[in-house]
Amino acid sequence: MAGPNGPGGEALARGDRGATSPEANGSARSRASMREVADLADVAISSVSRVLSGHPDVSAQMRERVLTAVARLDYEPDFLAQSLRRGQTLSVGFVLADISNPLMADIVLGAEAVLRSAGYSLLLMNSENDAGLDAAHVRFFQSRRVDGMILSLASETNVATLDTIAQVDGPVVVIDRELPARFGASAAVNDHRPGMEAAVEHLIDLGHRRIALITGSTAQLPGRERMEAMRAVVARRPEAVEAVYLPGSFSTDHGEAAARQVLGSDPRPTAIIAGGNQLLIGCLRVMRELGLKVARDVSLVTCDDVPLSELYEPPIASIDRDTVGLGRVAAELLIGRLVGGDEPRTEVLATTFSPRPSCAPLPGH
Amino acid sequence: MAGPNGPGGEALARGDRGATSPEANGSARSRASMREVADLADVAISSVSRVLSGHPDVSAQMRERVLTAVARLDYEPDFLAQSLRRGQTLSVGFVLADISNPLMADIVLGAEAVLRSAGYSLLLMNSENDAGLDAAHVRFFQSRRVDGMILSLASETNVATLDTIAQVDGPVVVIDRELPARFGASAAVNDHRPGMEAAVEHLIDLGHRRIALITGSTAQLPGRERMEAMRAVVARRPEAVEAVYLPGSFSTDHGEAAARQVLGSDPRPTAIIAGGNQLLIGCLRVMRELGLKVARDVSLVTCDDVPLSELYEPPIASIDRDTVGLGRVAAELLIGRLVGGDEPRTEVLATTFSPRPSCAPLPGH
DNA sequence: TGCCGCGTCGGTACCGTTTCCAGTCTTTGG
DNA sequence: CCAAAGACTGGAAACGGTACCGACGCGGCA
Repeated sequence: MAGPNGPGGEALARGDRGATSPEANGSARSRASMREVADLADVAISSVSRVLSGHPDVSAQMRERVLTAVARLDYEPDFLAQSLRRGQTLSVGFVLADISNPLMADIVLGAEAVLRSAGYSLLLMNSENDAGLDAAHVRFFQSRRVDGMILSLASETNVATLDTIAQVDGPVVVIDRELPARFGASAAVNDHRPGMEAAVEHLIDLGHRRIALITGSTAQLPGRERMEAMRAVVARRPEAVEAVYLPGSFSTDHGEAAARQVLGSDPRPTAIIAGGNQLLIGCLRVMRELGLKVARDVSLVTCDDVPLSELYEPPIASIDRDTVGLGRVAAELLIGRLVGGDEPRTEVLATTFSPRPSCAPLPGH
Repeated sequence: MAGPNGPGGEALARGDRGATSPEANGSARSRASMREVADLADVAISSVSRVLSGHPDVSAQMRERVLTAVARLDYEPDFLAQSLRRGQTLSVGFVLADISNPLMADIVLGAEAVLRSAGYSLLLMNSENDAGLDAAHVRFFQSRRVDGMILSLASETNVATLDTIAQVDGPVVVIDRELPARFGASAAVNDHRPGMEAAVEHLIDLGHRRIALITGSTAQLPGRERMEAMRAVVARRPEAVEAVYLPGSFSTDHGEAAARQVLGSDPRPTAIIAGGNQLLIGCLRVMRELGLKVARDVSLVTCDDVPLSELYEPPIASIDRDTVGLGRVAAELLIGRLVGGDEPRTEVLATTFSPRPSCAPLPGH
């Protein structure tokens, strides 16, 4: 456990004393404190505070004097001191598994807009899909006294992470994850089933009978739910569909490995569903390497619409959701608990399937 | 000048709670303070502080007592109070123009890794390409007392932003932007010229004589430098090359608009250089809409390698740079000034051109 | 005239740490 | 044996604000 001392703490060289050094020359442009404003305006500190915080008990004359002093000194209140005293920081921490995923970026975008308009600001930490960092970041935010947290965890099952979350004392909102009720967390989740079910139905309708699902970790809701949905469809359809499931992680590496494995098997599946944009990338790399063409050789569906799926030739069918909206909803859930005193609850957003030419009918259909 | 109250200040709805409500129910286990640790261990607060900060003047017995009390109470120091007292927050603010741009995400990734390993953490704010938000975010970080800032500004020329930056008192590092020396900012920039020059030379070598450059705002270094580089090549080559420049913004919208304009002209250019991944997207949309095929109808070069350019059919030539490295260098520059007392300086990273099949030779070459 | 209430303002006790300073208790050197 | 030097420790003053509380002046009312 790294000591609380940061790097190079020795150079403090205070000096202190002197309190009100009367001959403070003008060029010593250290930032002004409320104390200095009060001195300049020749009023009490408390009056300065009252003026600045809009307290009703201030005369017009007092306001005037204080404000001119504030302007003269270019005074800006110290958020740290305010937070310490008020017990709130007006900031929320956002832990996300992978910032370089454009999906995440959209979620952040949506969340930030809502939070900012409520007067809160966002602190972001990236855990690089490392469950250990999840916990560390949560603790960090905790010691930073954020008013609440939004979490997009790398793993829902890591006990260290869960222990840490259990001790958080502000409201917590998880994104596209589910936590046992005892954590008292709100959740903004997608229902991944309808989109996935429609996609699988579509492929079966086109005549596909061997379908592979390359997806992420089952330690995360999306991974689990997508597999379940595909299983459900396969089970209820009368056609004899052979399904291959390749869960792993939401990385291009897993996409490549799984695609290589499944496309090298004999007979190989006639359709692949990639459960995320990173997986799609790995998949396409392998297909190019093997000289396989989307639609002609293998039909393809991906999760989440990104420029690559839209502009690929042929365009790639995708299971879509409103990511910006997901972030927005998460932020609203948090704000509700922060200022409205709402109870924790779960908000579910739909997913839909958009067929595109990457799904081709099989001969005879 | 926005008042000291943050945005949406009216919704404060204090209400207060009964200040120190003594009968806080047992389960409300508010976090422990150093004071409580001291009481439990029956020592002075200052001793607790000494133990926790690794001060040499502590007996083994004292350390023992304090640490067990810390463990029993699950005590964690309050970063706010520490920061207030120490005068440093161990955090740096990062203002970026657009978080949903994967390039930015990589830059953040690189910066965050370096900062974290130096004990600093990253606060991120997104200005959505709005120069007004740039300034607001910088002010926000300033009042949050961050130790330093990394800025990827929406505009280098916005006076309000520049005024604000001039008043920042910690070290500032700008990314891929240039600021007048009087700001005393460090900079991590790319030299966009070599990559762009190679690309233009390559196209000319292939026989192209009408080349369009769709790029972003000239209020940012990359936009400016790319145009200059292309102008330079066109000027020095003996071939009569007709160049069309379409600066605008780094958005898909501008990409579409510019592509539509230039591809609708007669005669249309035989090659297009898109100065960013968002511009590429707009460009490809329009080409598909018009039924034009990359390479066959129009040769294409893009700036910054993304999955789309790699996996597109045909693969799209790109002007590359090390974005993660750019972030890393920026962070190192900042750390150097923070703990090493370095002087502001500018670090330049190269760009290179990677030809790909999207650039086709013209008949007769 | 005396009292009360109201509009204002100053004083001050915090928030949770860090750090300087001044002790106390040993230990050690002369 | 006594003084000085350590080794530890407790007390208290900051850091920059917020908010409660009490004081003050003054007009209105009985």
